[in-house]
Amino acid sequence: MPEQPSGRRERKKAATRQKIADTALRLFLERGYDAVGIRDVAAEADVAVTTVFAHFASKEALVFERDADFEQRLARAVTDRAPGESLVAALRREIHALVRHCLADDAAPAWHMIDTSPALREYEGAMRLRHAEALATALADEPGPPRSDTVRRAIARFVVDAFALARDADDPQAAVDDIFRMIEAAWEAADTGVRVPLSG
Amino acid sequence: MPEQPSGRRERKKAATRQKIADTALRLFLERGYDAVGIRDVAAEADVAVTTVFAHFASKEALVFERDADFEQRLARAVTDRAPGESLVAALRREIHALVRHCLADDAAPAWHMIDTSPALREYEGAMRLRHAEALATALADEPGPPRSDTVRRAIARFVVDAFALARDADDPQAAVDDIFRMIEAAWEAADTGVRVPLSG
DNA sequence: ACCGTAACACTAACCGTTAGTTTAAATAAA
DNA sequence: TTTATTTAAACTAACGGTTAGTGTTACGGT
Repeated sequence: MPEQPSGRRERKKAATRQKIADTALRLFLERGYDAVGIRDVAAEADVAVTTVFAHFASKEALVFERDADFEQRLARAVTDRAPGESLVAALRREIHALVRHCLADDAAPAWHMIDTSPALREYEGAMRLRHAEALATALADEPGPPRSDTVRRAIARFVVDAFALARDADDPQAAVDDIFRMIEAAWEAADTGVRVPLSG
Repeated sequence: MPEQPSGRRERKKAATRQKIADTALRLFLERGYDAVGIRDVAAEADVAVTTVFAHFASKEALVFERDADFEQRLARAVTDRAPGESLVAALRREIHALVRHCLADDAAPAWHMIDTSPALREYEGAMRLRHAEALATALADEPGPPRSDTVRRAIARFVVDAFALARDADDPQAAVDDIFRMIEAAWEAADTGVRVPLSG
């Protein structure tokens, strides 16, 4: 049981993983996602095909290596927000930041690739659903009137929807504001006239 | 150019398609989705593997054969509603009906299979996104204050989210009502204080 | 120095999916 | 009817992502 995981093994493993991810992204951007096979990636990174899948669950996962913290960022935007800030405001701020981040010049080519590949879009959608579930869980610890599980999961979905739609919009930042105006109204409406769930 | 496509060819083709779909669903329910290969389906239906893919775009599509009208039902709920009925009310009624439909005794086993298979859940998610886009398009012809493309697509997503979440909830019908209370508020909030898009 | 184990290589396959080609039946044209 | 055109479907072979099985090596704790 390595208390301090600072061994040579871990470093080599991390290096291998990094090399695979970098090589994959480079090849994908150079030749196109569909034109590059896993066997190509493995050969170029000088590892075995099985090693690629030892580090990444699927070909698509290679693309989203860099945005692995999306889920944590959403949850922390809720839990670590300033005392005065409202829940919805904190989420809007975070979505603004995330949209800005993936529209930055260095990330833009990768996102263009994602947008033009059906396989990657589908994978991203499934990813966002998982993120929404994590956000819904984080919402459970919120103060205020108790909200049902359904309401929390709905709000969480709306938030990730906002991210997806804003990326497509002509004016992404304005789109975030438009959608969050709706989310705020939805969040407030969830309070009024709701029966609290019978059990719990 | 056959004006009346009532030839023997079309009938045989439809019969083959039906036989494949029926056989596939039966095998999937009997042995489990992952335990049945396309080659099994083809053999049992007494057709070639290529014939299966001539009728269905993917293995997952075999499962959703019966719910192919989901997209049209959403769009028609909007366009064909009674003159007095509000947009949101019409959508809520349709989602209620759709949830009830897929919770009926004969459809329940298939939906349980979908819920327990990651591949099928992912496919369904991508499907619903397409349906949301279609609904957003149908929303463009609505009377009332002009709403931006972003607002329409957001509402459309919220609606299909309602369907997905209600299916998971303990009390599906109540969940639909809870979420639509939020959607209604969101829809109304989209009017207030919005700048109309600059072009158009 | 020793041994357990984690990381990786290699082979060979499985499965969904597609391309290319061919057969045969239904329909249209002669 | 006979011929020609169309088209559903068969067959063969492969491609590409993914996994199982099996070693081999090098690190790390003792």
